[in-house]
Amino acid sequence: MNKAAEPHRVGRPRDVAKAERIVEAAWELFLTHGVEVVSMESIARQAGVSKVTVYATYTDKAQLFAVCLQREMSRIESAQGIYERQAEHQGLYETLHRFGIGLMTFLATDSAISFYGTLAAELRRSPLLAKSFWDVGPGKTQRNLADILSRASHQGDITIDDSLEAAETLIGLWQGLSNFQLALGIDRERDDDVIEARVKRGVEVFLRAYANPQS
Amino acid sequence: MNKAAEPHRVGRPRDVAKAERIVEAAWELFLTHGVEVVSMESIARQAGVSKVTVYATYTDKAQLFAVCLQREMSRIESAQGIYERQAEHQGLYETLHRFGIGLMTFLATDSAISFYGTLAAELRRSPLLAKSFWDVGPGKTQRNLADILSRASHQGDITIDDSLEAAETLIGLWQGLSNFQLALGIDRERDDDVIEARVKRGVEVFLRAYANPQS
DNA sequence: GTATTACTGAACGAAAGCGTACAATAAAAA
DNA sequence: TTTTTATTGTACGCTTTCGTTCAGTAATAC
Repeated sequence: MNKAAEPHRVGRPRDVAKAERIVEAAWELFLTHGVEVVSMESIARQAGVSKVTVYATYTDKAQLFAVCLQREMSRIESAQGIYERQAEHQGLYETLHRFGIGLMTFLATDSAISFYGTLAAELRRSPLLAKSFWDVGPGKTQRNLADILSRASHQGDITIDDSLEAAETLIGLWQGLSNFQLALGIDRERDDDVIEARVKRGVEVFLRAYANPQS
Repeated sequence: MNKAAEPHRVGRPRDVAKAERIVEAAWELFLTHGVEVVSMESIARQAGVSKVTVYATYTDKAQLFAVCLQREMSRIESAQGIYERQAEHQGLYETLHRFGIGLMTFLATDSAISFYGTLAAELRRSPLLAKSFWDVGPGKTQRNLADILSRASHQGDITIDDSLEAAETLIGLWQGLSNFQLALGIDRERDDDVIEARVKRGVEVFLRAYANPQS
C-alpha cells in the first residue's frame, strides 16, 4: 500500500523517504531475527518513525514483509545484470573465475546467509512467491552461467551438452560445503582468500571434467 | 536438568518417558516453527503433559533447546556409523553412489531443511556449539567420504592428493543448487529419481575429473 | 494404612506485541 | 491566513506468553 504513487494536491505531503526507511529497517530486522519475532515497534524505532506512521504506510506486518520481498527481488534482479555486461571479451577461465568470486562473495553476505536461513521458511509457505524468487535469484544466476558455458562450448573451449546442468555443476563445485559452514556461522568461510581458493579450485576441476578432448 | 539419573527411594517415581516425550515434541516444534516462536504451552500440549511438568523437568526454553541439540547430535553421530560399516567390499562407483544417495536423501528431509534453515541461526550465536555440531555433522560426513576416497586413491582407482578437499568437491557436485531449492520449498528436488540422477551425475563428473591418467 | 514425591489443571501477575484512537503539531496548498 | 493532510507521542483494550503458585490427585515406598 505504497500511497506515494498518487500525489495529493493539498495538505502536508507524504514523506516518501520514510516509507523507504521503514522497509529498510524491517528488512534488516527480518533478516537478523526472523519475521515473527520482530515487533512493529522495533521496526518503527529502527526506522526512526512513529509506529502509527508504519501502520499508516503499510497495513500490517505480512504486507510489510511482502513489500520487503518485492524490493529485495528487484535489487537482486538489477544486480544480476552485472554478469551479462562483464562476460564479454575475456578468456573463459577469467570469466568463470570472476563469476564465481562474485557469486560466492554474495553468498557469504550476512543478508544471503540470513535469507536462506531464517526467511526462506516464510517463502516455503507460499510456493508461488518462492518460485518467483527462485527465478530472479538462483535460477537466474544458473541461466546466466549457463549462457557463458554454452557460448564457450560453441567456441570449442569445452564440451557441454546440457549447459544448465553444467552450470549447476560448477556452482556446486564452488559451494562445496560452504553453505553448511556459513549456516553454522563458521566465519573462516567468508575470508576473501578462502573464497578465492575455493573458486579457483572449482573452475579448475570443472574445466578438467569438461575439457575438450582435443585441446 | 534430567533428574532421572538419581532415582528417588521414596515417593512417586519420575516418569522418564515424559521427559523424552517433551524433548521430542519440543524438537519437532522447534524445527517447524523456530525456537523463539514456540511457546512452552504448545510444547506441553504436543507432549501430552502439563506445563508444570515441563518446567519441573527443564529449567527453561533455552535449556530445553540445548538438550534437544545434544540429543540430535548423538542421533546424527550414531547414524554416521552406517557409512563406515557399508563401505567395505564394493566397487568405488557403487560405494560413492550409495554414500551420495544416503546423504542427499537425508538433506532432503524436513528435519535437515528446517535445521539448516530455522535453527542454525540459533547456533550462530554460540560458535562453540556450532563448531561441535559441524564436527559430528557435515564435518564427520566429509571425513568419512575422504576416507573412502583416500583408500581408493591408494588402490590406484583415482588420483587424489588432498582427500578432504576431494570429499568436499564431491559433496558439492551432489548438492549443486539443491540447497537453494530445498530452502525455498521447491519439492521436485526431493523425489527419489531426481536425487538418483543428481548423485549419478555427480559421481560421474567426479570420477572424470579425478580419473587416474593410466586407466 | 501413612509418608513422600510426581503430576495435573487452573489461575495468577508481569511483560510484550498487536492494531487502534486521540489530541497535538508540522508541512504543504489554497 | 485557513484548509488539508502527515506525523508524532501517548495511551488504550486485547491477546499471548512466561514462569510461578496452589490445591488436588496419582503412584510409589514404608
